Amino acid sequence: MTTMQDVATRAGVSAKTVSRVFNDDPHVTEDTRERVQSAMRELKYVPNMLARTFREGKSAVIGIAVPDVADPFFAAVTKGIELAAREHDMAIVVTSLGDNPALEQSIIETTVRRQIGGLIIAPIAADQSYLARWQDSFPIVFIDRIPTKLHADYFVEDDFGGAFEATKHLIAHGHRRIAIVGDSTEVPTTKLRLEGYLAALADAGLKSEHELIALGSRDADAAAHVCKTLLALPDAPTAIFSSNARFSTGVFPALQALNRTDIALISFGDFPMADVLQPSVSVIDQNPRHVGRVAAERILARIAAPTKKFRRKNVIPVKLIERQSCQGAAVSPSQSSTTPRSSR
Amino acid sequence: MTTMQDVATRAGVSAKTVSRVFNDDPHVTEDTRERVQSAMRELKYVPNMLARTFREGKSAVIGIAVPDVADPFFAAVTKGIELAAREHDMAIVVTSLGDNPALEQSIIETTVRRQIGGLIIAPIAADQSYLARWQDSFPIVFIDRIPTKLHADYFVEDDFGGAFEATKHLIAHGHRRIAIVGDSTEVPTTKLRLEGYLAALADAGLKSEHELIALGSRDADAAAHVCKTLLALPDAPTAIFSSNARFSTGVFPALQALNRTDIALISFGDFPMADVLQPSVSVIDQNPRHVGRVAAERILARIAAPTKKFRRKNVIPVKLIERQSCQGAAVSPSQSSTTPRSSR
DNA sequence: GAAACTCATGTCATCGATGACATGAGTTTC
DNA sequence: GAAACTCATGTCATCGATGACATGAGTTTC
Repeated sequence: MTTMQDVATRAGVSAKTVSRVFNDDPHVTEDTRERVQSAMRELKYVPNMLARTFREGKSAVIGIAVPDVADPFFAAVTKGIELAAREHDMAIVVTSLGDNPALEQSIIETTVRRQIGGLIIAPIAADQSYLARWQDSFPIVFIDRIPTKLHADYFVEDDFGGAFEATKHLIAHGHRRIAIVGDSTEVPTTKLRLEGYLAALADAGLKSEHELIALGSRDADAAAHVCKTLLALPDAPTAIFSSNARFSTGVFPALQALNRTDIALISFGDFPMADVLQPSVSVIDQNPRHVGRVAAERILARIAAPTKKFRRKNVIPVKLIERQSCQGAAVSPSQSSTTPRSSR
Repeated sequence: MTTMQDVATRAGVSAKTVSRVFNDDPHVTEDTRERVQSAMRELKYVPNMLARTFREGKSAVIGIAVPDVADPFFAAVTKGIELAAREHDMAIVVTSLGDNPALEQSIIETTVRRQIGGLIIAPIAADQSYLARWQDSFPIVFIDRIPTKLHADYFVEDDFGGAFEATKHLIAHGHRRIAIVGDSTEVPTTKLRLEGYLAALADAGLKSEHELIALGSRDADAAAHVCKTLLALPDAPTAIFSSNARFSTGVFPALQALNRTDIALISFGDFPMADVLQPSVSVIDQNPRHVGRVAAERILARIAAPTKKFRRKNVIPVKLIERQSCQGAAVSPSQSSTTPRSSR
């Protein structure tokens, strides 16, 4: 690999002059500049960014830690971060945390050891105090869930408000027995979404029923199974609020397999092809790309102005996208079967 | 940030001894070792990986360059790479190339300047000769498309064979007018998939028809539009072979919007919820996670044994996943409307 | 003409960890 | 007892680029 010293030798100057030319320092004559540039071209010189970062003590990499890089939501977040980072000539280092909270710290420490310029994290554990030691070194921004035991920037979507709206939407369509399906309430986002659900019920003068609160699933398959249990109840729900898109991709197929697409469904979080399913699924859209962008912009802003004050706690509004899956419970199955349909 | 020298001062030894302790060098007494470890704990010492990488001249980062990190296929590939890399304590730097071939080189050069230990690339341009200069520095592995004007490792799926099988599948289901929808044939994968399609037609004694070869779309919306044009033909196709999952996510909604889910569809590449659509979509599955893993393993193998010989050209078999979308053309629309169906 | 200033170039220490080698004490071999 | 060996520890150069500062030639100011 060619170094500045190699270029310097060929151009008959010092390595420092090569550095000056490369970095557009004005203290170089035109003659010297051209001689050095010519040598760079001949040797196809490319700077060693590692040496540069090491010397400058500033890193041009943003670390991203999310539960799963392949999850559509987080893939979109990552894209949003990448685009913002690129505008500032920064790269992204990405890592998946998995779903075992006990591993969060060790995985994160593997990432931060690589001298990142900032960290964007969607946490999975209940305690982020281990990150306190790094806060002097680089900005840290939380997404998806707020930090626990750590004072840091965050951008989270309106879990409570979105769940409230989703449940109100179902109620407005005539549903009175509404189940909620999703993660354990130990997951902070699920807890807030449950609260929004309960608040909407209360607001409508409806009582919450214990057996309709079907939380605690770990994955899409478990959520599918929970659906089957719910629909087997003597007084089964007519509607399901799925508290997470990941579970929705289990709930929907389960309803379909049971030939129960008459059950209304609304998903917290959009997912691929939700608009093409039959019925197309109404969702509370989180706009993950935007989440990624604002998180990255905060990192960049803190790097650019270390002492400036920024609002730390940011709740991003979510948006109801109404599709077909929440039609009123008042419409009976036999009535809708007369609707013209193209055949398979 | 605490350095080894800080630890050394506290433990009353040299920085070199701290390094020995940290790296489990046996040439340290137990007494010294414990003294140093104690100092490390007290100072919460974390090594500067940048310094280490710089000194060692070996990087613990694999660069990944794909068209779009948010594309489900490439998100899954990335996951496969990440998991393999992590087993060797390597991180991943990820970048999206976009869809403008003219930008490939400059984007890649931004990535390789960061001293990566290897590069895995799904190229978008027609010429990768610009990467030749890097091949002495780190291993390069191509995925999805083979390299052009560069001799390098690649792992690509069986484009020809998969397309052949998809088209044969449609023919076996009675289809005689089969359209192919997708990218331009300037895209190498599309060219091979077209060849597979044409070979299957020829094998069945069918002539290919110019107006059924509907290639040249740039995105899902364009593919959707092409579908509409195809179905407006006097002698419209009864089946569509979508040459790319990305386009399938445009083709399917278009067919649905036209109430033409009677048109058979098979997609080269699976996509989220394809199995839950109505009709569920038959696909040629590429197993992206596996692609990512084998690519990463090649990088790791070349790092571990630089002079060892490995097969450079690797074509990964693909697999037909048969779902509902390719039912026979012999079943007339009016006949299948009597099939019992649950109502929306 | 001397002092002050400007400009272009170069020297050298630095970033933090580690490889190459030196060093001295203690032990073993002859 | 001298030479060879082993072990534990330390010194110092190195990785490649750049900040801090020095230096000398030329120009400007008084």
